[in-house]
Amino acid sequence: MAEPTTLRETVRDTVRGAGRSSGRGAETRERILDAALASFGTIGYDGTSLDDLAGGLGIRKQTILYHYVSKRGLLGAVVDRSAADLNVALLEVLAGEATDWERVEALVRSVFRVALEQPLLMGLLREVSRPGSPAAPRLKGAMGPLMDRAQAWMEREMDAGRMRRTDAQLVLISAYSTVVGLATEIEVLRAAGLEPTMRTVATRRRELLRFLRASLDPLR
Amino acid sequence: MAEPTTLRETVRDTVRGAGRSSGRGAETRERILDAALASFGTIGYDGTSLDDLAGGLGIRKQTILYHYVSKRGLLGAVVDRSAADLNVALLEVLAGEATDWERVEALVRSVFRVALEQPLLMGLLREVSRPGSPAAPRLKGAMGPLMDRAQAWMEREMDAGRMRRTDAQLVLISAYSTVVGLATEIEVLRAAGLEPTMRTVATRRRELLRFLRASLDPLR
DNA sequence: CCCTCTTTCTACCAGATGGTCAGGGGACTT
DNA sequence: AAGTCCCCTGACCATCTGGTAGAAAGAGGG
Repeated sequence: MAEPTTLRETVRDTVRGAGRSSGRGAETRERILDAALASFGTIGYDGTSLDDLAGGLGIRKQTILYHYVSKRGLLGAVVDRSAADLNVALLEVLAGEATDWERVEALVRSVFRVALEQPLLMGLLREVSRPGSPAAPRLKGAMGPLMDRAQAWMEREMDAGRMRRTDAQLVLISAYSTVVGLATEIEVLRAAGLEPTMRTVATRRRELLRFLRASLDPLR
Repeated sequence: MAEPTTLRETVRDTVRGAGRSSGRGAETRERILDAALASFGTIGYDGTSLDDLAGGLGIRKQTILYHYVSKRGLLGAVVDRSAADLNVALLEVLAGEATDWERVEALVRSVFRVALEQPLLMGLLREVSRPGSPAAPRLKGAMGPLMDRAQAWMEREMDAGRMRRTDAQLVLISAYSTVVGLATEIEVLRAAGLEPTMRTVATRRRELLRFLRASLDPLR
């Protein structure tokens, strides 16, 4: 894996992805991805039928298979694009000027913003980060580099004494699962008859930040 | 719904459940439930095939259907038994002598103990507390009464000034999703190549207790 | 010995699913 | 106008799905 030279380059590469993106069918491909994300993220991969998916889009199942070869291929494409969305959000923060603790806080806020704007994406993450999921390795491939970078950055900060020394990977995974858990929480709230409000999300965010501060801030 | 007279009675009722439990087929029924719990909790309801399930047990699919009528019926039975397990663990604490904050802490420890001993159960919870899950109402029916009781107790404590006044239901759901999120976290850890240790679980528990203390303890 | 109840099996089915194959039609090039 | 490429579709298929019908094999009681 060649390390990208600048953050901007990484953003561009991530945004484009590997698929052909020009041509008349590009819009169809995007619509398929949108619907697939919604379906995978709610009723799950196994619960999604290509026929239903196509029916909802007013196209035939064969069109989906033409663009994405197989159902697995479609899942892979959805995961890739979603991971790219997250990458963009995070890399924007990393390219910003915030430093030290401010940067951590900015990252958390950025992720929560994505979670609020695209709740479906959280559903997909939950679906994919599951024991038997066929896309688990794919997700690892798409998000892994960013995680590695974050971990490396944290360890550099620790070396410089600007962060308390702990297990960076453990903290990252903890934060990750908190965010994904948010999707579950919102669903449970809805099942309990409560319409989820900004308040629950804000509470979770505050809680996560408190945890991170307790783990990382050298002054406390 | 008739309110049970004593806690002990509730425990007994919950443990037994509604199914016939004597007879030669009882062992088979239990084995089926065990395997179904494992399968539903990992690869999910839709991902589970009755043929595979039976194959793993060395029996025919029709035997499963004989005992549990339909796939849905099987899921219902699994959810019921799992909820009963949780109920037993929690009611034991509620029948104990701990009071006030000690009781909250005992409850949390009890749930985490169950989560550690039966990780599959957490997987099932995650699977079931999902938007399209066919067993969501069932889970609500099985766990709802306990949640209501917990909520009522908390509100009584608040009235008596032994607990800080907050939205009891919100706190409960928050705690619930933290525990369920633990299942996700453990899986992600495993995917990242780290064998989950006691430490991660302990961290989560400490974190949850801190959150609860901040929300509920009137002295802080 | 027969009768009944329980448990498990074999045989079978209708429907749905993911996927293949060949073809049609539009747009752009030469 | 012919060729070529991209996009989409209808027809078809092998396989797997949950579920039904009926019978065999015991066990136990009369």
